Amino acid sequence: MHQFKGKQYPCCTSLTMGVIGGKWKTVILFYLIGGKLRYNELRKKMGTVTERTLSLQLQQLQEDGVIQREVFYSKPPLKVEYSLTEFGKTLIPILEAIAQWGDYALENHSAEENTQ
Amino acid sequence: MHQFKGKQYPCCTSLTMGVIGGKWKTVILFYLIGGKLRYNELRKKMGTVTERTLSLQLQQLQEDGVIQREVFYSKPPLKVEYSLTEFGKTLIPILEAIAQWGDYALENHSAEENTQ
DNA sequence: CCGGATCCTATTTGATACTG
DNA sequence: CAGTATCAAATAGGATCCGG
Repeated sequence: MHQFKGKQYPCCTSLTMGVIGGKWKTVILFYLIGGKLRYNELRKKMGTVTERTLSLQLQQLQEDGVIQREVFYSKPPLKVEYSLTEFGKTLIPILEAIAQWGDYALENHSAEENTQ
Repeated sequence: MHQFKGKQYPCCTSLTMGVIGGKWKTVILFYLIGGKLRYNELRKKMGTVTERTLSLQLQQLQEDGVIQREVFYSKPPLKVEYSLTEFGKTLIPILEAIAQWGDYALENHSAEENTQ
């Protein structure tokens, strides 16, 4: 049994999944590989996500220390940018492997029926 | 929007997560890298998982074609073995990366407080 | 030994409206 | 622009018992 950021995990794989699991976290992280993004930029890229859900997932990613939030108070149109932390960048190989496997599965096994 | 095995995914990363996501799937898959395992062998290795949950996750992994189930009817003590399919074996690099990152996070960032 | 069936709880996600 | 609040729905996961 392992502990990370106050949560318990039965296995080192589930620890990682606790950080990147959930419906949207890998999607957010994958977009952030390309650099900083604002809240609304993320939202538009992600299409069907709701404000609340995006907000929650961003908070959790911050709590686990893989993304950071920068606020620019310059002028009334508030500006907030999200980006990977150095720690978060160590996830990039995994994220890319996950994206590649998704593509691979689509190309090679999408049409198969469950007939085995 | 992508489709795989009858389910919809907004991104190729979420497709992969749909297959390996959930609290126990990576744990199951990770143990199966080492070879075939019986239901009870898995259960013992996994400690806190309940019968129902293990059963469900195994079914879902089968439906997605990444593991296979072999039944040996030889004698009343039923014997069922689970193992990775060829398709499932393409997940091994991801699973090992996930396990390694979990270890890495434990060693390097476990003690940190959320004080950023 | 291997799970299916049933019931229940907890967590996650979504819809919608509203605010500094 | 970048969220938060509130409510409801969906999903995941657990406890327990039972049967082939």
